[in-house]
Parts: sequence; C-alpha cells; structure tokens
Amino acid sequence: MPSQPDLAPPKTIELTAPAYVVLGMVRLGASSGYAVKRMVDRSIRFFWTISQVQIYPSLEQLEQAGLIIGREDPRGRRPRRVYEITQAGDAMLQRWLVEPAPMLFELRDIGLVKLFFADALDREQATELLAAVRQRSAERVAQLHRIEPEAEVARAAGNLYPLLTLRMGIAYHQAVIDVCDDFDR
Amino acid sequence: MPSQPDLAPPKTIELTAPAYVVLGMVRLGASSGYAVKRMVDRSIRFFWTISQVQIYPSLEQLEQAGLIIGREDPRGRRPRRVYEITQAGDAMLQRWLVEPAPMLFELRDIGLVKLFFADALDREQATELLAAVRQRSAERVAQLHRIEPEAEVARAAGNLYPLLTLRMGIAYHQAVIDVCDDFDR
DNA sequence: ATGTGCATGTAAATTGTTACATGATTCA
DNA sequence: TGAATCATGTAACAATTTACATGCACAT
Repeated sequence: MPSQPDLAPPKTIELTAPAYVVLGMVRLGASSGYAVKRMVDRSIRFFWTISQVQIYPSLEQLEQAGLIIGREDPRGRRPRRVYEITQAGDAMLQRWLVEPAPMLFELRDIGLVKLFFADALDREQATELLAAVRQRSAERVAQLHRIEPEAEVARAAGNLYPLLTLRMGIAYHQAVIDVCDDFDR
Repeated sequence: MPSQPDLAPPKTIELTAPAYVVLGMVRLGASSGYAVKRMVDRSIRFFWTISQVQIYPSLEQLEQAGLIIGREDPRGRRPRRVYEITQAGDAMLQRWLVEPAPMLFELRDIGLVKLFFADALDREQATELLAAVRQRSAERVAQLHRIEPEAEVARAAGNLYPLLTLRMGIAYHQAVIDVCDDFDR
C-alpha cells in the first residue's frame, strides 16, 4: 500500500516542555536562538530556565514539525537563522496551554532546606541564617522590580500575562520576607 | 615519612546537597533509608525532593566519612540498617548551615509558564487557565495545612523551624491565589 | 488471604549543565 | 583597538528519575 504523502505535520508529535517554551518565545517575537535565550532570561527566568544548548535542537525539531518556519538572515558575514511561528504552531501552543494535564511544580531551594534544619544551630546563628534567607528574597524582589518596565512594554503591546507572572514572582518573595519578619516577632 | 593514621575523618570531604539533606534528616531521627525518604516527603517536599535511589548511597558516603554511624537492626527476618548522627556529623551540618555560600533557588513551574503565554488564548480560555493555576495552589495550601500537625509535634519537641518553612510554603501559594484574585478584579 | 507498609536494591534512560570553541559586529 | 554583545556549535559530564525487582511484617 502507498505511504501517505508527507505534506501535513503529524498530529501526534509530542513536544517536551522546553520545546513549548521555545515555541512560545518565538511567538512573542524572539527570532533567533540567541534571542530566545535572552528573552527567557529576561522574563520567565524566575520560574523557568533553559540552557543555550537545548534551544537550537528545539528550534530544529519545531521547524521539522512545521510549527515554526525559519530562513537564513545573516548579519553581514555572521550567520543567523531567524524563525516565525506558523498557524500550526499557534494552534499547537494553544492546545498545550489548555490541555488538562497536571502542571509540574518543582521548587529546589537550599535556603529553605537550611532553614528547616536551623534548630541544629544556636539561637544567634539561626537568626543570622534567617536574615540571609530574608535578604536573598529582598534582592530578588528588587531584581524583579527592575524588569517590570519590560513587562509593562509587553502589556502595552497587548500581552497582559507577562506582568501577571512577574507580580507572582514578586509576591512569592515578599511572602518569604513577611514570614521572616513575623517569625522574628 | 609515615602516613597519618586514619583515625579522624578528613576535613576536606565535599558533600552534595542531597547528602546534607540525608544527614539533617538522620539528625532529626530518621533512622533508616526508608524513614529518611518518608520524612522528606512529609516535611520538606514543598521545596526539596529526593528519590529513594539517591538515599542509600548517601548514607554509605556519610558513614564512611564518620558523620553518621550505622548498625544492623533487622525487624524479624527483614534486614534493616539504622543510623545515628555522630558529633562530627553534627559539626559538619552546622558548618554547612552557616557557610556563606550562595543558596541555590530553582523553581520550575509549568503553570506559570503557561500563564505567561496566556495572551495566545482568547479571553475565556485564558481565564480558565488562570483558574486552573489558582486551584492548584489552593489544593497545595490545603495539603500543607494537613501536615501542620506534624510540624507542631516537631515544635513541641524543640524544633521550631519546620513550622516556619511550612508557613512559607503556605504563604507562597496563598500569594499566588491572591494575585490571581486581584487580576480577576 | 490479602493488601498496605516497611526496606533495600539494580539498570537504564532522561535531562540538563559546564566547559570549551569559534568568530563576527557594534559601540565607546 | 578593545570590550561587550551577537550567534551558533560540540563534547563531556553530572544529576536525577523511572522502571523494575524482591521479600518480610502486620493488621483486617
């Protein structure tokens, strides 16, 4: 029997989370792999990271699946490949956003681990540790406030949700600070 | 020249974070590998996880370094090895708790990633996604409240900090809920 | 007698990071 | 002319998870 012609992307491809992240960033205008990395670091860095090494294979995979389309666009003699999302890509992203699968949540925080064990210290040292954890969150809050202007720009361009997730990052670390202060009496 | 007698544990051994977690849990009374796993799942699960596979090699490593001491203590015909922390282990744990090294903080949250991209959806679907993220946090809050009695027991036994970190978990997810509600007007 | 919890272990696979390498462009 | 940024790539390594495997003890 004749094999089906390879015109449409298969509907059954499974993408990993990092690939969806790359897809979403391309949709928001990150054209090159380098730009994707930069945008991740300046937006969702608080709750997702991705290393440069993972990005380029993801872009290839997405292009082969017809979810993004790329073309060479060198800057002078420096090679560069730029991408745009396709209709299929947009549909795929939306499907992922609404699918009812459980959403992974994974926190790894040495600061809280140390605090959990702080009864092993004398009172003075424990208080210092608490202060260190508090300070770390205070720095994070400041850092997140610093990127707020970028989220405002996104809002002005019609993207409301980047600002929302930024607010959540700030709220999280503020909550840590509040609990620290509360514990101190 | 004669080599130094191998009486004291070397001062230079480097432990990984999971090994310190195991050490801390043994200090709090988790005697077997199985008990360590259970205690982790019932206490610091919100900000640190460890798989059973990592625990047994950690215990061996800690024992070889003289930080814990183990003995066979079978239950009937079922073999079991139980551990206690040593003075050296206690000192090592304290040193780790106060060392000024930067404390890793790593959050991976698909829920927030999806929310970040939610402008790709129409308003109705985006609102549903927001509700899903909110609900997830509400469930977490409930779950964390459920283990509060255990933290209270720890407090009664002189360990104040487990309750503090539990409160932080609750505060974090409550912050997410508050920001969701605020965004909804 | 049967299911749940206790207790440990191995092998394979996945996933992600670090380090290194290269070179062009842009701006001060 | 030198530093920062743009842009992509490879190789080796480290960390962690999933799946599988085994068997006793205890309570219903």
